[in-house]
Amino acid sequence: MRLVVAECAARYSGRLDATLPFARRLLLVKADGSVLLHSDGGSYKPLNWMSPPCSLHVVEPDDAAAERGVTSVWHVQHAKSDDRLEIELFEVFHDSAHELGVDPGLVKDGVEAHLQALLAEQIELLGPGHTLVRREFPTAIGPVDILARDPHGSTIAIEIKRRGDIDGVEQLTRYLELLGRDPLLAPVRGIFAAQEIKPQARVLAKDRGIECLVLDYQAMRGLDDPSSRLF
Amino acid sequence: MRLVVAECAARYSGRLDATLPFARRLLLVKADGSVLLHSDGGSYKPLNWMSPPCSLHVVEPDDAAAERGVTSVWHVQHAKSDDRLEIELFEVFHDSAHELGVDPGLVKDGVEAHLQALLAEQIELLGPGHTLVRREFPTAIGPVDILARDPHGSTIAIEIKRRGDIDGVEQLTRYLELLGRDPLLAPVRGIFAAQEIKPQARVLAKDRGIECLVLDYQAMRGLDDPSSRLF
DNA sequence: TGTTCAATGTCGCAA
DNA sequence: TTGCGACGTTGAACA
Repeated sequence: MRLVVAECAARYSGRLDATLPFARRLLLVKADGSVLLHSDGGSYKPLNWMSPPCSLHVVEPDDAAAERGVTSVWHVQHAKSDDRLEIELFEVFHDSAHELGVDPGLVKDGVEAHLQALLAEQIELLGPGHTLVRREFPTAIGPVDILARDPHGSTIAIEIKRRGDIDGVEQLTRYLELLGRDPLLAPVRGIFAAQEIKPQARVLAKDRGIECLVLDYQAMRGLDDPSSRLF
Repeated sequence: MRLVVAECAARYSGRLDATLPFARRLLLVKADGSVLLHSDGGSYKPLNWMSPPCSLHVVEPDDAAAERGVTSVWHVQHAKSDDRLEIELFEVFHDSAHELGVDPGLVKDGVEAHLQALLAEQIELLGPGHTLVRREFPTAIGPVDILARDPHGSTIAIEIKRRGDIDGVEQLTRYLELLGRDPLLAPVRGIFAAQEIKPQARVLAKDRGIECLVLDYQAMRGLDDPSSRLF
């Protein structure tokens, strides 16, 4: 990610044509080449932008532009459409680059949170004698949905999804690897719980020794005791 | 505008609940106090954000959080709703502030409206003897861009787009169906006019008996008589 | 100020 | 890939 604060002017041509007059702004270039032009107000929507996939080419200004004080011109071209964004840079006040790596992404709660609350209440769905340790058990790479113990006292980490896909198994695998290093918890078994588990996810889970549990949301809601819940 | 690059985790609570696991991200604080959390990919939409009006309070982490490596906690509270965003900062890699001033804002050119005005003036582009009935001819499902008559007196409905896509053909088709039911207008032919017409749109238009007309914006502007126009 | 409607909408899921 | 619907939609025009 590259951050540039500079005086600039821009022109977008694509689904519509628009111009952005000279002003001081933030130019944000993401790793995928996408560009965002932000002012110091408004909402999260940039004044102007180019979505990926696109390419950024920096060129020297022509004489007329240089005469006007342009120090650099950015051509941002969308890869699939003929959308293009042209940015003229004047004085540059800041320019820095940062390695961020891939982002695990936003986790929306909603039904998933509800499923988590219900399973925490009805932990005996795992089998008789199981006990809840806690929900949202914190780890360095994020909270584990549910931590529990089986009748023998062994630790169980549970990942809950509305739709059980391979991603969820991968996520649980990472948690299990981390938790398994903790001598207070090890050994840790994993349970992948979802309303629906995709065949691929089931195969992967089995391969990693992770148990699958299909949750019946309607039935769990039927058993729900609202008085024991916090929300 | 303040730019912070840091490892962070966040939790949003408001119209929905969502968590953002630990990762390195850009935190952007605008002059109005609004906060944007951006990863190094995706589109212009932040992973998480708080829109103005809102307030940002930076607090020290509690002992448990400090134990996990949290160095600072940001509480971002919306002024009018009970939306809140809580961000835990771990290691900070960059932190800078910049004065940007107010932005003049984006100016949209509105080429489509201009194309419509030009074609209404230069209705003979459809062929000799064509006459304009009116622009923005009202129907129950919205105004038709241009209604005209051919030399034989038959009605023509014209849909104008800058870039002619399937959507535009569909839109014109709906107008044609509606207008065709009006005994004062029927039969109604359709013309799909655009600076550029996508192959798919062209195929669909032909299939529906709709004529395609490619507009040369530069040439039309060259023929433009400003004295006869309303804007 | 509230309400309706378009958007360079974006995003996510199903077919 | 394509189509459809929801969105923490956002943003502007209009009553």
